[in-house]
Amino acid sequence: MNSKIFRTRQAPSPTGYLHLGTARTVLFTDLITRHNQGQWFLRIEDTDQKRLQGDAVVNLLTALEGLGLAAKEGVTLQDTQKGFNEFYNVYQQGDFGPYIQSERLELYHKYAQKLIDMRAGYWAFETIEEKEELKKIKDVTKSAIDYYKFNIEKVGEEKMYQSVEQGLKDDNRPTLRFRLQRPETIQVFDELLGKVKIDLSLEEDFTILKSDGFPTYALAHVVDDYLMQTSLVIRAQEWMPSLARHVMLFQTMWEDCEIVMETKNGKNVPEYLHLSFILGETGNKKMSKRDGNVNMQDYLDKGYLPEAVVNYLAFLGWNPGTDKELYLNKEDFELPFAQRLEKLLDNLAVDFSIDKLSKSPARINFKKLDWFNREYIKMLSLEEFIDRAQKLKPDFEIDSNNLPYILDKNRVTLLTDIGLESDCIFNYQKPLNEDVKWKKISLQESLDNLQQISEFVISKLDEVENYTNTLNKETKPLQIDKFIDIVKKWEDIVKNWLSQNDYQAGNFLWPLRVKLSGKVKSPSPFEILALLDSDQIR
RNA sequence: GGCGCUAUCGUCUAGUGGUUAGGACACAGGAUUUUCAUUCCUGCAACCGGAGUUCGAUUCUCCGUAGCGCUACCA
Repeated sequence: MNSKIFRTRQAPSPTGYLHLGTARTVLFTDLITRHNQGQWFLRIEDTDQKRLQGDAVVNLLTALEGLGLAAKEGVTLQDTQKGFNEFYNVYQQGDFGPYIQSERLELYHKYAQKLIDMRAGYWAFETIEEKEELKKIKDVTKSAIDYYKFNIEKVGEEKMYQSVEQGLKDDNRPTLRFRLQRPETIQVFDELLGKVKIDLSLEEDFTILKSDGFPTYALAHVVDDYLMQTSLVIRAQEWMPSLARHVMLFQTMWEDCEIVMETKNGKNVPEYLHLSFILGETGNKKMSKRDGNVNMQDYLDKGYLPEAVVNYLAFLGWNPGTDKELYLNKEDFELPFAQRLEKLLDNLAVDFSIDKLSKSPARINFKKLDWFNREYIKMLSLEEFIDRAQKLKPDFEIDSNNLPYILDKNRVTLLTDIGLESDCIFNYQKPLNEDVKWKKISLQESLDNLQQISEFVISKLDEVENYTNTLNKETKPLQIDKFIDIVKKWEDIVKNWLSQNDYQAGNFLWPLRVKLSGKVKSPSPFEILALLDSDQIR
């Protein structure tokens, strides 16, 4: 028994993009896997032929990779020279493939046949009308529909147990149902919820193979996760009600097979972990396309850092039980981007465990995400900040002197906000007189003060320039240090002058700042002075 | 309707059979004798209801209530 091997997986269906909730499930999967030193793989569940999209998988993998959550096994963007899927334009890697369910049809048919041979599966011939009729009866009698009995009476045993091959060719387009053995109740286990008793007396025989030959989730799940040796299934809580059915299918299907695992749910049945939902900002529904804001790529494109998104998402339904929230510090930002994300994941994984998971749904809170983003943008180097922002805003022009962007970096929430503050350097707009007025004094006084302090600043230009030149000799590539020194210099000079003359700071600094920036809300006057050439100031 | 899950500040959550029920975001106020911001400080704010067990329940049990999920040839 390989019970020591920790192996889990994520199996999204290709709906077109990476859903925020899926991203969190993948993140939790990765974290739990790291914590247990296991391996997880990515499988594509594309058994619903009604909603196939060619670019869906690439979109999914791209967004996942952007978060540092690319799978090491399964479907991949990397050219592995193996398992290329033309429809999705992706490759596969690993020993348990194929990892795309539409490529595994033969397997599903093989095991569907096994069920038929065991008399645990049978072809069902109800028409839509008949099914509706049966449901009406169910509402009245309040007992489960007996599909088995219905089909025995309608078509007889011979047709019900015809082979998979024959069944799929049958003109009546039957579906294959699993014949549920019904004990009164079955006890199943979830790693978070613990023991759950489920009453099976109202469960019905369920479809495992559709008439188009594709398996339903249940069959695909049970076949794949045994064959791929999944030891833990992590999925959303909406699956909880069908856990009993899946456990029973597992038990029946693999009863006589090599034991690859044994859990509280039985022989060859994996462990399960059902994660709570993520709620939208308003209302009590889980996040859906209708609320907007569910496409992970949109977040990345808007300028949320993957570092911030991952860190925030980790806290949606999990908490280490300590005060620690930022799992990356300033020093970590000296690492290259990819390594930094690895480090973040590793750091989180150390504290991450199933018993610290929350059972109740978590509501997304964008203000808190913003906070994480600001924190991490501040930790970014100026170069990386500009580089990453520019990738998101290709038409944003970068000046040869990068320093103005330091004004943005310290003040923006999103990467794409770049330009918000540096704008006052590049696109200076003369302020209105009324804006120059400081709230504690009159307009005239404000203008006079501005005149006075302007003259003083201009008189000091040479002194600061000399100072700058001395710095030039000493300062190395890091221009930021120089910038900070000059800001400090201006601050010293001006504040000295203010106190010598016994002037109130606000009376002079407000007009000066507004004049320099052209804006009511802006960086400090000293930062702007440090960035401008002497000529510009004059 | 049936079945299942859940329930602590506005939000994410910590926590305990006896605590001033803790932190973070948000919000409000103050300080940094320069605005917005940053930083720092302070404040505001919560155990769904009822019964039982107990000397004592937010914590344990039961019953409600509410929310959510499932009840497909979707996953």
